[in-house]
Amino acid sequence: MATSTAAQRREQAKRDYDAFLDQCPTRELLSRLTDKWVALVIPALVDGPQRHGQLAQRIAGVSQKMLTQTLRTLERDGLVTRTVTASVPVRVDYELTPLGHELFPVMIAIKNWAETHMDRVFEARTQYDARP
Amino acid sequence: MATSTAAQRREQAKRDYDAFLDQCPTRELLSRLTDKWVALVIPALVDGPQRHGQLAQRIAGVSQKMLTQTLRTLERDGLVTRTVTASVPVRVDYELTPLGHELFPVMIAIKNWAETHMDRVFEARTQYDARP
DNA sequence: CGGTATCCAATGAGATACTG
DNA sequence: CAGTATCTCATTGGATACCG
Repeated sequence: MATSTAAQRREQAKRDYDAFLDQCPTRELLSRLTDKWVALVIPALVDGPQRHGQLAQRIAGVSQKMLTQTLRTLERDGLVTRTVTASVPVRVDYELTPLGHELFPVMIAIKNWAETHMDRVFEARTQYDARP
Repeated sequence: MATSTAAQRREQAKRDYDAFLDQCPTRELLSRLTDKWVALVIPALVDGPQRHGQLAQRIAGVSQKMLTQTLRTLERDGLVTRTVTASVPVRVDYELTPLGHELFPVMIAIKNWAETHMDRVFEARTQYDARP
């Protein structure tokens, strides 16, 4: 029998799941992907493994709690690996998995879109707020 | 003097704004773009104007309040237009602006990613939860 | 250094009822 | 039909202090 290819399975998945539907599990995944810090954490990891402290510096303003929490969720979802090196003090590295690398283009796109179109959004807001 | 092209201005904007920085206004825009219903509303509008009721049907499970609230924010940000036709009962149509159409590819990408990779995320979660 | 635990303020978001 | 107004509850996320 013919085994389905990975591409075929992905096609199948796209038919099975539909985020427009209520109670579809992709709704929950969608809300994970749009979590506050995900669009910054994934791009921050794209150039290779990063330590917790490095990430905290790179992503200015993130609290330790939220960074850890975000990384845990990403780890559970198979997007990031967490590697502990037993030393004193302990060293922890985070790295994108292959699945995480597949998510990267989507996340960098959203980040870039915001940076690129900020001005036009500002203009629109000014006009909207100036309405009678 | 040479006027800068739109492409050049976009390049400039990408240099000026950096969502990795705290207090950068793109942080706020990023959080708007990742609001719960935006990744569903934008794709739902891509094929042309839609009435409030149509959208509510298409995006199963959204409350009227959240739909209106999301559309208002998108309108203020210049991504959607709101057109009222005075009749009885009144008719309201929402439509993507050119800026909204520019955002569409990003939003559909995230929606598609979730639908396409749901299975792999599920597997990862199962493995993670089964750990000692 | 990295992580956990606790507490608490702010926001998000649903349900319901009412208006033009 | 579309929208507003409350009311209420759950979730988010930050600050702080403590542990390995």
